[in-house]
Amino acid sequence: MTSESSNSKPTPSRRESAAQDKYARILKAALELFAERGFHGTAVPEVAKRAGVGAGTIYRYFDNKEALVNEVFRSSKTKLKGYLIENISGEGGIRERFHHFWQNLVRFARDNPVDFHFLELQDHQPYLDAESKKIELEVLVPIWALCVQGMRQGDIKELEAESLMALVWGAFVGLMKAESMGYTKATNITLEKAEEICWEMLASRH
Amino acid sequence: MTSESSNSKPTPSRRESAAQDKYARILKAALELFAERGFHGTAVPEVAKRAGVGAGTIYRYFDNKEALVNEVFRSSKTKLKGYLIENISGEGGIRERFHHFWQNLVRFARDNPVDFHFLELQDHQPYLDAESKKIELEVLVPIWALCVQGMRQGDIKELEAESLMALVWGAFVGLMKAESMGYTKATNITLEKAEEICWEMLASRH
DNA sequence: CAATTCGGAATGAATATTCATTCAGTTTTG
DNA sequence: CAAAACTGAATGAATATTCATTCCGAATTG
Repeated sequence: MTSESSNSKPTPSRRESAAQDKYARILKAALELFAERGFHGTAVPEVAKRAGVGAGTIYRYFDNKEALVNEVFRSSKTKLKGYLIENISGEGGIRERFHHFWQNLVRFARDNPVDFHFLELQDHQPYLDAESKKIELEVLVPIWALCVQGMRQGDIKELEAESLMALVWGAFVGLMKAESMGYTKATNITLEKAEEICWEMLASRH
Repeated sequence: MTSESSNSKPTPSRRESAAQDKYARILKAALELFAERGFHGTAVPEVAKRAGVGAGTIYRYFDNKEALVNEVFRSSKTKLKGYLIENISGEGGIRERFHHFWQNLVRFARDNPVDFHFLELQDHQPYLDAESKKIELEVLVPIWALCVQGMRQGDIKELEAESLMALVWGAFVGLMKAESMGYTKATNITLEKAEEICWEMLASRH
């Protein structure tokens, strides 16, 4: 599409980095507003205003509003994917790997509350393009692998991996949502207990 | 739904029951569209069209679009509340009561998939009025009571009731969402296993 | 009972507003 | 100074809401 940057030229150049910056500011402003008011509830000129650019500038970087939201979505999902991949290597026992997974998830939600909110509290389906859907799946792969391996070793319950993942992920999201709605406070202690509780959802009884 | 007379008021009248019907049709159409495209993604005239009434008619029954969505929200939450209250009386063991709760939740989601989708897959906060928020809380009360009583008896883990509820509810929602996204199929078997798994989230270890 | 009148529910075209997108003019860059 | 980037007012399409008019059933009349 529109944006360039990492071309053949070895010159970053003031202009290019200013452009980089503008692109990032637009993306950030869009993320914040989409997270807060949803896709349809957010006006493009509002995004421009928050990003500190003219409305027209947005269209230099993104084809249209839908392309913008897809870029925001991919950016957040990719960030999430980065967190979830850490320390997930096949090494160590299943319980330990689950611990890493949980930690990563908590860390992502803590470090990027707006991204987390955006990703979880909306129905994205209607505007996601093919590439966005692809990334969506990629995020799930490592978790799925963990479930499947755990099952093979007999450490994890015999239930569709997809369902188990949905239960654990849903539980975490539920907790975070309850916090953002002011029903409860997700303290470190709470999250640690929640980890143990969620692990027990997966763990096969011995 | 057709019958009239039988009444208290001197004038039941064909006209009034037609109005009743229209109100219900508008509410139903609004629910369907809001569930599918969200509040901001739905145009009022579309609602009118689906309900088979003129656009102006909607404003005879609702002050504005926001009042309409609040009415839809209350209608769905009240329906949910009705399901969740069944068989929840303090009688019976905690596990049995949890079983009823789970069954009720499953039944609600099965009988009213659109309401369920509307209630869970949107961020309502921005437009909910005081009365809607009140109903939101009322729905949680019986579940909360179950958690608290279970804790007192030592059958349920010692963790903030609000957090436990959030975990269980979130897990269920996660499963349903995974199904609606085509990741898994929530068969009866899956749901039974999920019940047991979720119960174990609550149950204190012996 | 048929004919006539009447109230207000229902309508949907018209209005006012909002919003995505464009573009003519301005600023910045190299 | 030419080219590119940027701007925000202008545009037109979409949308929430209104309102002058129609329409329907029921009350009244003879």
